[in-house]
Amino acid sequence: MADPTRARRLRPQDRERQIVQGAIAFFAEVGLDGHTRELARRLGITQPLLYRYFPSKEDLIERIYQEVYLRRWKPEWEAVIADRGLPCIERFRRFESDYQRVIHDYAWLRIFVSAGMKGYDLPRRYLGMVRERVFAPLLAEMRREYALPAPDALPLGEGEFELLFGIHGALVYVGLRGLVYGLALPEDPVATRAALLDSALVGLRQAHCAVVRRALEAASPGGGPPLGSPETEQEETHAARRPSGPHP
Amino acid sequence: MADPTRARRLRPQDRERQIVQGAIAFFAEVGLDGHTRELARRLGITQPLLYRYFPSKEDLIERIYQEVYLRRWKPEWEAVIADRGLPCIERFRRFESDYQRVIHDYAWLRIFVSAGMKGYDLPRRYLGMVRERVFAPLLAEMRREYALPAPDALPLGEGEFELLFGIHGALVYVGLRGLVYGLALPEDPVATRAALLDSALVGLRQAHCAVVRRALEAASPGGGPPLGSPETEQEETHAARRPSGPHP
DNA sequence: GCTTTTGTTTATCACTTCTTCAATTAAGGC
DNA sequence: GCCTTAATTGAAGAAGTGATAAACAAAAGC
Repeated sequence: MADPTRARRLRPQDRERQIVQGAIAFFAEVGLDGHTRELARRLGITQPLLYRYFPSKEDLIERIYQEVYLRRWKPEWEAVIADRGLPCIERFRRFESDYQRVIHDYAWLRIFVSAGMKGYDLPRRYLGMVRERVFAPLLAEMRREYALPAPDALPLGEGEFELLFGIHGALVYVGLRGLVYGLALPEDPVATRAALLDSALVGLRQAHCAVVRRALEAASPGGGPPLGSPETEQEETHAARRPSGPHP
Repeated sequence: MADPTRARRLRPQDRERQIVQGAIAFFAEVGLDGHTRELARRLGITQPLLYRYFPSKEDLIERIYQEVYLRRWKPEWEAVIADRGLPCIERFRRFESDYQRVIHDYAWLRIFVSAGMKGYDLPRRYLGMVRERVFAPLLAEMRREYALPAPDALPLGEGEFELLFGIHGALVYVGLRGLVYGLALPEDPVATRAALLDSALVGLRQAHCAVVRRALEAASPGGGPPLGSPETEQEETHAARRPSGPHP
């Protein structure tokens, strides 16, 4: 016994977990095109055994999605956004701090990217969730906190989402550089992201007000009093000054 | 004649270009694991013909690297960083404006990501180039402009690079979301990035000074006068405001 | 016209892909 | 101990992989 060439007989539940965990690590490393034979080899089992537990490779991948993405989504992320005991900036900071710690993960990032490359809609759906469940409510709260029109008066604009996605992207990029592009990771990624977040959040309120103000002016030119209590914002002058980009 | 099932006979030079361009589009779409047979089919030629022009799939991919990445690198990017006629913030803005326009490209981004996933060192080398040829000189210039110690007195720190990579990443992420993750692209990505850049650049000087100050304190605790002339900071940043277009 | 040159294809090799199914072997209940 | 149950494997199928070599066919030179 203890035939090293033969897999130990496991309870299905254990074997399944072993396969799922192994598959996560494997597909993260080689991408979702990874071959089931190689996966089986790494698990120390034969390839047909995989098909005993998952009817097809695609089913196994679907299971990975649930394990890595859906199961790791925390409802508290949505809760902290709604917490009016905190300024919006602070809510955003807390969300990103924890969210980024969750996704700063070899498997999370690489399978996400691989799925994107293969045209699977996981990344689209997942980021749609971030947008709708976190960013949209947060922008509504920011509108409120900054005395800007509510979303039902002036719908949330692309530019507002881009502000949040911009900060978000800067943080994600820390992990991408290390875990996808193969550069050296910062010594302390958490601290690196915290510093980035700090310096990005400083200008967020002002930028948000400026974006909304522009949207308002576009909607009804020349009307209304200044918004977002500009007199308390010292840097207001330049963000709004530049007449947008190369064009519309 | 005009047998639609048979490839028109081309001059080798033309055929090669056709193959390279087709391969770029093809591998961008399906990733570098794409199959040579499918590539040939899309080109309307037979698969062995590919091997007449490129000894192996890997050689073809190497050629793609040169075409998509090395050939599109602009020496002027390094030049603008050195241009002391402009404030550093403005140099950075111009670099990123143009650089991002170049890499905001289906093939550029997707092949880059695919290469990263497959563990090829193109992304590592390429971003190393950005770091050494653009970010390092820029940080040195920023040190000078902000009256901070020169890099030979205090070596450039990880945290300083992270500031630039943070802004860089926020801009790259605009393209990633659309071209890799499959979300809708912003209506005007150039304008979106310009707005992001504006709001990110506002705090850059201050953040840079803070990072360097911390590094200094870590090196020799308790010493020296405050740095970065904080009292003159605010006005100076945008004094030389963006004169016209993305570059000379 | 014919021959030479060379761009292109047909046919094929050795190997790998995902998947299936009957045979094998280990564990649990009696 | 034996018997039942089910976890695991061996063997194989149909299709697809990168790569090769010889055959074909369209231009170019004379």
